[in-house]
Amino acid sequence: MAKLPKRREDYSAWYNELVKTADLAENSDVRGCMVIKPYGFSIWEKMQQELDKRFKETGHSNAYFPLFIPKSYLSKEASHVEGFAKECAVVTHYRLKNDPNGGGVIVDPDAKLEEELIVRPTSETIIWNTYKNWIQSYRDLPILVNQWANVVRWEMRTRLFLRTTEFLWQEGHTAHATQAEAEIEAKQMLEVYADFAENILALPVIKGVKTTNERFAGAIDTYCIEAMMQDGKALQAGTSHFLGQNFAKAFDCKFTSKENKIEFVWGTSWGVSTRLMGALIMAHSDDEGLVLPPNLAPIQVVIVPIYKTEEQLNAITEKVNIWKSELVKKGISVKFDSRDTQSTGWKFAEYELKGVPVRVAIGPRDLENNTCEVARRDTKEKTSISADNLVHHIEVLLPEIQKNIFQKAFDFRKKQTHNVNTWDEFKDAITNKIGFISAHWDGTSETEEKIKEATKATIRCIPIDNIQETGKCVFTGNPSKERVIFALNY
RNA sequence: CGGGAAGUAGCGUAGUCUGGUAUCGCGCCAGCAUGGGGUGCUGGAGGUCGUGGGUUCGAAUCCCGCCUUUCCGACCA
Repeated sequence: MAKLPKRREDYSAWYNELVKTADLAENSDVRGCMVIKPYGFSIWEKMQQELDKRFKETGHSNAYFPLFIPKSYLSKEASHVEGFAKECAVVTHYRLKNDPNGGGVIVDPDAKLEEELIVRPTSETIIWNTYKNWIQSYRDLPILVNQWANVVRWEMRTRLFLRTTEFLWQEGHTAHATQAEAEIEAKQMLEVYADFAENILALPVIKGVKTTNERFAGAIDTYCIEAMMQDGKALQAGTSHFLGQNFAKAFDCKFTSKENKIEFVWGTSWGVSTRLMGALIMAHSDDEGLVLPPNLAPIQVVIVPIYKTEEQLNAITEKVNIWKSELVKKGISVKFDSRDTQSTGWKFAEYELKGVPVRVAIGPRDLENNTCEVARRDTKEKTSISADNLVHHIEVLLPEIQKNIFQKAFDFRKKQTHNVNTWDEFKDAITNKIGFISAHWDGTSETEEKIKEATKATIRCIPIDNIQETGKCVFTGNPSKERVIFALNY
């Protein structure tokens, strides 16, 4: 198997190769679309499970809305259409026929759709058009719905997981009777995402609000969680939007309040996508391959036997079976890889590449001494422990690995977050350092644009729990009351 | 969508300038040895040279179109 490129030498190539060699995904024959392979998908499924559990706990139900959206719906909300029109796939016909000239199948010109359909880039429009029919009274509210779906955004430049033409995600869409309730919902889901990111993905995130420039097309406020990758670039890992009454107005979605007044419904939407796979990879993995946090690893522990004879394997298997059943009882996923088609060293390298958090090796010498060798993926430490103690050891070790992976990412982010106060310092940081820049900003889109033009850095977010401190905008010198996070981003 | 680079066996590549159907490594298959970090030796299988046209007696090689990947821009979760 080919060695991975080194992160330091070519971060981009390292990422691309890792995604493929670790069996996560590959390019398909359709431009910009990927095949998510079984191992990659099993990680995505773990993400889904954890998120879905949290959505249910916060009162949401899953539903499903169509893939196709009538073209006219998109244009009902002005800024929404502006944001998405340029990247929509459009269905114009519903039938093929044999080419009379013998060139295979062609689009049947007689099967033109009266109204063209777009493939959803997101579902606000069709959902609000549906909600309109569901809501008459304040008694019908709130509606708390989520859907797991695929969406299509016709991107010019794609990368596996980070930006693909078709991607998988969840989109929550809620409807509320009051502004306050909708705002609380949007913030609540941001908290859910942050909790998931930090505790499951082991990914430290900054919770923040987007500037006007970066806001979702159609939202009043866009909240986000931003994470730092190992190359110092920012990656938006999740967003939650307070939509105000924008979509309700666009789709005439009204209700009668307790006070017998007719009012527009307040809305939110929130989503995370398969992009999280990219975040996971780029935040933790190393030159040997994937590093998966235990809470997300499809296989948490792999046991590799070392043996020559059948008797040895039998003796090992007997021991391993006891371990396995005890570990499974504790909810730990274990794989015993006793294949004799691959060598021991090959297996070691393979499970490192795939990011399995803990590897246990047991051979004849261990059988004699009643020991086994435990290796952790995050630190590559190997220790020999008593075989009787293995189950307990792993039980303690997994959370420790989880914590360590988070801490490592946290320390890195801290080290690579630079407080700057002058434009010279800003330019120096953006060219000579990597990471986040925390700086004062005068609050105008104009300044943000100019900084972007000069440095390519954009405001990733205004942190929610920001310390209020007076200062001067790093670009214009105008007064500012808090620092914002600038960075290059994915 | 604009500019650069690339596409040869499952993967990575040589050959392209100077036209004569293809090199090497990994992987795959068989056998023997090996087995506590990608094991060694021997033998073997596997190729519409991305694709469609053109030039030529003859094209991986020269010319044109298209597709895909990649990097840089514009756009974006």
